[in-house]
Order: sequence, then C-alpha cells, then structure tokens
Amino acid sequence: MAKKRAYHHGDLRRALLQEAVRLIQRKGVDALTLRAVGEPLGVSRTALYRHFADKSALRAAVASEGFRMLTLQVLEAWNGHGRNAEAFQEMGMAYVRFAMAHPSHYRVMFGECVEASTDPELAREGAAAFQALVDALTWQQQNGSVRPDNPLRLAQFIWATVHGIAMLAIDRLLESQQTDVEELTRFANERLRIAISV
Amino acid sequence: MAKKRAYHHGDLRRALLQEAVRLIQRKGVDALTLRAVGEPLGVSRTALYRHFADKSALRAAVASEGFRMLTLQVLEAWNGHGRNAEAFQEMGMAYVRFAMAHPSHYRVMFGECVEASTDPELAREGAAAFQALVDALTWQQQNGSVRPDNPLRLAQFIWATVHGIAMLAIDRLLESQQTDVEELTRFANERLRIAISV
DNA sequence: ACCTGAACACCGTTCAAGT
DNA sequence: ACCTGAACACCGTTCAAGT
Repeated sequence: MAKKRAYHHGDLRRALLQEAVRLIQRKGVDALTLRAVGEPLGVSRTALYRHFADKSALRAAVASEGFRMLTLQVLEAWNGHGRNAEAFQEMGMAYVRFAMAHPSHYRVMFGECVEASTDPELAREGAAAFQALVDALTWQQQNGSVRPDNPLRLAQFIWATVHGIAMLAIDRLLESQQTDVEELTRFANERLRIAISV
Repeated sequence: MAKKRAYHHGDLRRALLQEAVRLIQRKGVDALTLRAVGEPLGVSRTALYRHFADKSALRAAVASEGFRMLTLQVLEAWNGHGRNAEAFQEMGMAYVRFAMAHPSHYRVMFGECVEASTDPELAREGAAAFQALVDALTWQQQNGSVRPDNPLRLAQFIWATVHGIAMLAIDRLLESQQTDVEELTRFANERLRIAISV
C-alpha cells in the first residue's frame, strides 16, 4: 500500500522539480544528482528521463521557473507602488529580495551550466524579466523623470548593479564587512536614481 | 627519453595549475577533472595529491592566482593614470577587461564551489583586491571629488556594478542585444561618477 | 620526496524489459 | 505511457607499493 504510487506517479515532473530545488538549497548545485533527486520520491534514477531530456534540462526547468517568479515579483513591486521613482526603487529591492529568498533558483538561472541558447522557454522567460526593467525605464523617460539615454543601455547598467549585489550576497562575499544587504541595496538604488536622472 | 620527466616533474604544481585553467577555458568548469588535467602532462590522476589537498584546493589556487592578477591590473590602471576621476574610470575598465580576458579565472573566483572561508590565502587575495577599490575611493574623498559616504558602502556599490557587468558578459547574457561590453562599461562608469560625486 | 595502479563508492545515460 | 534494472563509461579519493 505504501508503494501504491510506484507506477504512474501523480505529477512526477513537478515533484522532481521541487526536489531538485530542495536539494540545491540544502547541499549546493553539485549535490543535484539524478539518484539523489529520485530516491526521496521513491523512484528510480532513470525515471526522470520520461519528463526531461537530461539532467541539464532539469536545471533549465528550475531556471525557467525562477525567471517566471522573478518577473512576477518585480512587476508587482513596480505596478503596486504607482510606477514612479519610488516604485522603481521597490522594483530593485524586489529583485535582490528574490535572489536572497531563492538562492538556489538564482544560482541556476545565472550559472555556467544552464545555457539560455539551448532552451527556448528559458530564453523567453529570461527576456521577459529583462523587458520588465526596460519598460519601467521607458515609462519614466516619457515622464521626464529619467534621462533620454538608450533605454536598453540604461537597463543593462541597472541590471548589472542589482545582479552584482545579488551574486555577491549569495556568494557570501559581503559578510566579512557584516553588510546588511537590504541597506546596501537601498543605498545603491538611491545612487542609481541620481545617476539616471535627467 | 620522451618520458624522462615521468618522475620528479620540474614544477608539476605550476603545470597542473596552468593545465586546469586551459581546461576550464576550453571546456568549462565541469570539464575540470583530475584525469583530464593529469593526462596532457603525462602524469597519473593521483599525482595531484602531492601538490594539492584535493580538487577543490586546485580550484582555490586558480582563484587565488586570479585575484592576484586582478589586483595588479586595477592598481596599475589607478596609479598609471594619475589617481584622479579619469584614473578611477580606467580602474573600472581594467576590472571588466580582466574578467573578459580571463573568464575561467573569473568564474572560479566567484563560483559556488570555491569558498574563501576554507582557504586563508584565497581570502587574503580577495580582500586585497577589494581594498584597492576602497583605497582609491578614500583617496578621492580626501580630494573632495567623491562624496563623504561610508567608503566601504561606496566600494560595495561600485564593485557590484562592475562585477555584474563582468558576470553578465561572461555568461553571454548581453549578446542578445549585441552589446559592446567595453561601451557598456564606459557608460556605467560615467553614470557611477555622477552617482558618487559630492 | 614524488608518483603509480588497483580498489572503492560514486556519477549520467542508454536500452531492453516489465506493468 | 511510465518506470525499472542491468550495463557502460565515467568520476574523486584512498592506500599500499614502487623509484
């Protein structure tokens, strides 16, 4: 009875995805092995191949899910705070908060192993996240609250900054100075506002 | 005669380090295996254990070497251009150029696998690179050309930006918009100057 | 002091076979 | 349609043995 779901697991794909995230969270990207992800689910190490092309496709799926969540959260911050300068700051805060709250997702999203070029869905989700930033900038340019530089270039500049903070924080490279990441992000967003004002 | 150096290789430690970098450069961090690094040197896969504690110590050594080179190059840019606002920009350019020129080193330096906390030499080299940035900022604060914020905080902000550009460039995330990384870095540095001015 | 070769416990992937 | 189990070619690390 305990092994009733040995065959035809309800939603093995989702379960595998969930377990993969849990595994990376607890023991790092290197600990994500097919055996380790299958065992807690009571499934053989090759069961995964019915749902994903291979191990890297599993990682790409984690990354896709991550980008989808990230886009949702930054858009919510931007739209929920009135699409103004303050809302743009909250967008930056939301970005870094997402990375801190989901370091496993974030690491896979920007890791070496996952190539957006090989997975069209991942490329789409990644592009959507970036587009949210570009849109917020062009909106502010039409307002006259952001200088009329190339919006793509502005977006890359700001993306690099929040991405840099996120990566350094996840890699624990800000801890030696006992930095409050939230504070650093707020400081950076204030300085960025000066940098992109007309 | 061709196998003369089968025993007592002249400087196997250096050769292993070099081969490790070459391997990561050509085939990625995952391709760095003890077998793959030993074979081209005509040495068994376990020979490495005479010179490094284990595989992760080899990676840490690559990272240390990277930080040492990085510090040299940013200091040369800063000192060589007169320690002024322009020199500070060149420091930023030198940072990103280093990452582009040595992506293998850079990826290992900031990868998940290498923990500065476990290797004191790596921690020292990493701290020295960051200190070069802090010093350049306090120098400019004494000049009155940079606002008197907490220099550590300013340094983290700027580090995050150049680190973000470097990471995105290495991960090929700027290619879809056909970005000239050099141009983006110059743009970012100009905007950062506005952000940190008094 | 420095390196080898066998052994061990792992790994991703393929594939014929089972339900 | 979905999953298993054996097989294959890998992997890092340990350790007794060789020079």
